[in-house]
Amino acid sequence: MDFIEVERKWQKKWSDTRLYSFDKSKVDHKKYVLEMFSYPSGAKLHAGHWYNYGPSDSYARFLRMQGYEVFQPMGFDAFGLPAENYAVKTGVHPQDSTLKNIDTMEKQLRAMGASFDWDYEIKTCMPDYYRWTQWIFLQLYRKGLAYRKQAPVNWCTSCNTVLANEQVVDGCCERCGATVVRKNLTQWFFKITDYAEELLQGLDKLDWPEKTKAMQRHWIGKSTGGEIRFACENGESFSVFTTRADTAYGVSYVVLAPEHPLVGRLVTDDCRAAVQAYQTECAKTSEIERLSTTREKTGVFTGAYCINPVNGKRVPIWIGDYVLASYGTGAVMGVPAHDERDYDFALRYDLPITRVVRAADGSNDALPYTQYGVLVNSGACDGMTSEQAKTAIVQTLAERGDGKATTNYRLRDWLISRQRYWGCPIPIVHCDHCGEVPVPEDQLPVQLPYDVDFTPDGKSPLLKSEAFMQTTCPKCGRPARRDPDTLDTFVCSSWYYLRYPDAHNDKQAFDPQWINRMLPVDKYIGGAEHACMHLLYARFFTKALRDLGYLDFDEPFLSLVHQGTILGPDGFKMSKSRGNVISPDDYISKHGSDAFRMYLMFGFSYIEGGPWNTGALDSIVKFLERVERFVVRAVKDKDKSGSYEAAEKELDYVRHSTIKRVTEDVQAFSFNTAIARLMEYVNALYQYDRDRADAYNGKFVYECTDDLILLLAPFVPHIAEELNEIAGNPYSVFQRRYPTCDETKLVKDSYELAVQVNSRMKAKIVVPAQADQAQIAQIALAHPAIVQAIGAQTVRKTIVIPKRLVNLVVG
RNA sequence: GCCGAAGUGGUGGAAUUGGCAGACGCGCCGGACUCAAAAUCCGGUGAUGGCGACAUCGUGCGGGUUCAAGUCCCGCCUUCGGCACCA
Repeated sequence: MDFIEVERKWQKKWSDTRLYSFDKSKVDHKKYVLEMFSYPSGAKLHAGHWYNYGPSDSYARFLRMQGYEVFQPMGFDAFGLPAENYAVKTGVHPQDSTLKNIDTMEKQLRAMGASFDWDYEIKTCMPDYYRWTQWIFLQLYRKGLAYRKQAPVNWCTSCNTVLANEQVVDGCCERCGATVVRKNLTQWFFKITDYAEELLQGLDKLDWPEKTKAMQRHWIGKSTGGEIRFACENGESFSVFTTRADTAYGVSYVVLAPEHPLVGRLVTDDCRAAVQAYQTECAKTSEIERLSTTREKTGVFTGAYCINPVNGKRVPIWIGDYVLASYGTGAVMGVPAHDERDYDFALRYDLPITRVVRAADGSNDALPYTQYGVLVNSGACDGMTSEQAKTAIVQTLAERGDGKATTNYRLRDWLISRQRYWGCPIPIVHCDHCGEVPVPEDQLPVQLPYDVDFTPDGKSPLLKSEAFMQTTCPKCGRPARRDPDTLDTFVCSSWYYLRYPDAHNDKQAFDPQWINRMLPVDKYIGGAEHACMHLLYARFFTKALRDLGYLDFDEPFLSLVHQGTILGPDGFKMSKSRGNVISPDDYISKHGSDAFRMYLMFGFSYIEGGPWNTGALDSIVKFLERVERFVVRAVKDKDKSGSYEAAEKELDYVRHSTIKRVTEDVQAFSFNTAIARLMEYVNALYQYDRDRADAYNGKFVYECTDDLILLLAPFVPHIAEELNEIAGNPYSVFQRRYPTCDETKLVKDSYELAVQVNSRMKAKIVVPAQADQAQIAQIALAHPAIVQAIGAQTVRKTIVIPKRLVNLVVG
């Protein structure tokens, strides 16, 4: 069989007969199978794309053959920084390079033979898509979930431009090497923190990898504790957040973040110079650097003092860069006796250390002692346990207005504005008279202008396009300016799964009634690197749109699978700079996409991935040819009328156990073992053929072979379609049903089990299926090898595990 | 630094969750077919010792629990991911 030719033949037929076109009338039996869409970065598909799309397409085909109406769309996440960088370097407009890349990738995806329904294709950079991205932004804006505030960005002092984290290398600009500082800009945010608790709770009921759920939980980072208010001597006050209110009597200083608004007003004249120098230094330090554990904790004294509300003690106010303005209240209380960081800080700056907790059981409680225990040196709270004191102290403070019990989340609001060109424009107009005015929905989309100078020079590229910027205020009609920023591309990818089923709707982002029937996604497949960002943002969008009345479900992706990563042959991530990138093209043009896909499924554990190894590809080609030979032979000998019941029964057993195990394995995305089972089945067919040359039952073998074709179809779609034709079946194999296991064929009247003596393997016995434990033991004891192994010793204990083994403990 | 995952023959990887370690492949060795080679088909293949039946060892290292440990517990080592002092 010419695999290449066969591919061409069936791809044409599939396309001509619209085989994979989704039938909307069967929505009640739908399965929405979604692979994370691609970023059109390079011109060609790499091994990773194949690894994502090939096996998951096999999964979709499997569901299709089980009778589900499968919805499997494809599209492109087309806005983003790489295209813009490429443009800056080469002068090719991002739109041109992106559309060209999409074109190539689309062709390749079609050539893969995946059963995507291209009628629902999405490109996020096209106005018919981003119009609705803007619409969603406006819905969130109306609900108060989009707002502006000052936030720091990475700023290159030489290029005068904002840098993404990935463009900052060792605190310097990757382009010019100049120092990067943090600078405040007014930025748009989505208030994802409003949903922190629900995002956390919702994880419990999702069929997602535990690892991913754990990562999201950690990212959301809920901690319960209290806020304690410290009054300053200048009359102002600030609060700290703590999970250890029980240690409040041990406070010997407080530390504010260097950016804390109070610092300027608190600092005394003699400390001002040192504080300002420290603040300047901090602005140069990236957040990642600041948070490095290997750095020594530093700080400076502000000269000011405040009062610890629990005991009235006067404590010094410091600033330190290990305190982050963005977490909690931007201020912490320093309890060196019971916190390691505080302990280090106190030692370094010679601050007092007061113990207020002892181990309850008198065990070693050397300082810093960070466990819970029993309070000492804590006034009225002495003798309480940490747990009791936490509540008691917060409560007492709350009654006096000096504190409250609170829950704090690590999760921060989502910064969505980018000072970039290649993104979705923000549909807001800034009017001198009316302020922020949303663009009316009937004026969407706000088109991204093509002709824009996007060389980085300190301004948002759109700011330089007067044609874009100049507009009139939708409210008062006076001249006004558009928002010059674009949206983070994660915004575009946070709702694409909602657009797919209604991809060509030009009246709405989606028809809610229809979407509520199509969603949630039944199986979502993509890389683990999106565990926290994309997957959390998409969940947030779903919940927000639900609260806006558009959706009637809470979670977008019921079940999630992460595929592993295919590494280079050297075991490292494939990268151009390392020169270990494997291009699938050569393999595919030689052996075809089916063999390549099956190799990817067989040679790796799908969820693990691993380094590329070529050898196994040839073995898959050999296997497929072996299958073909058998099918041709079985068709030819269809009418041979021999019969040998025992051999047929045995083959039937293998046949049905294969059906059962392949089905289970595919459902678990364990493709490598599924294919191993198929190989075993083929081996069994050959063995039958060999042993039964004299009594060959042509009809029976033909039926077994037909099942083989069906079983193989999801893995090698083109070849199976051809074999289906060779076997004389009507088109298409994908309109036939996947075989189901007949459990009665799996009933055996006897089975083999292992016999151990003192846990060492000594013999194998065959026992009747209905034998009880005593009978099994009896058969085991009668076996000559067992008799010999036991010898004169006494059997002290007999362990019988039906279907597994017998262990005789002797001595 | 913390969290998570992993570590199994020459090699990719299996192992129903505590029950015959190495399924299925690759590679290698041998046989059949062939004038020959390729292809194909068949058989063998963890290590050590032994002519042999067999014995001993063996899932990163060291301990432990158990009739039984790749799997569970304790302590390490290495690799890969993720997170960044979270008050």
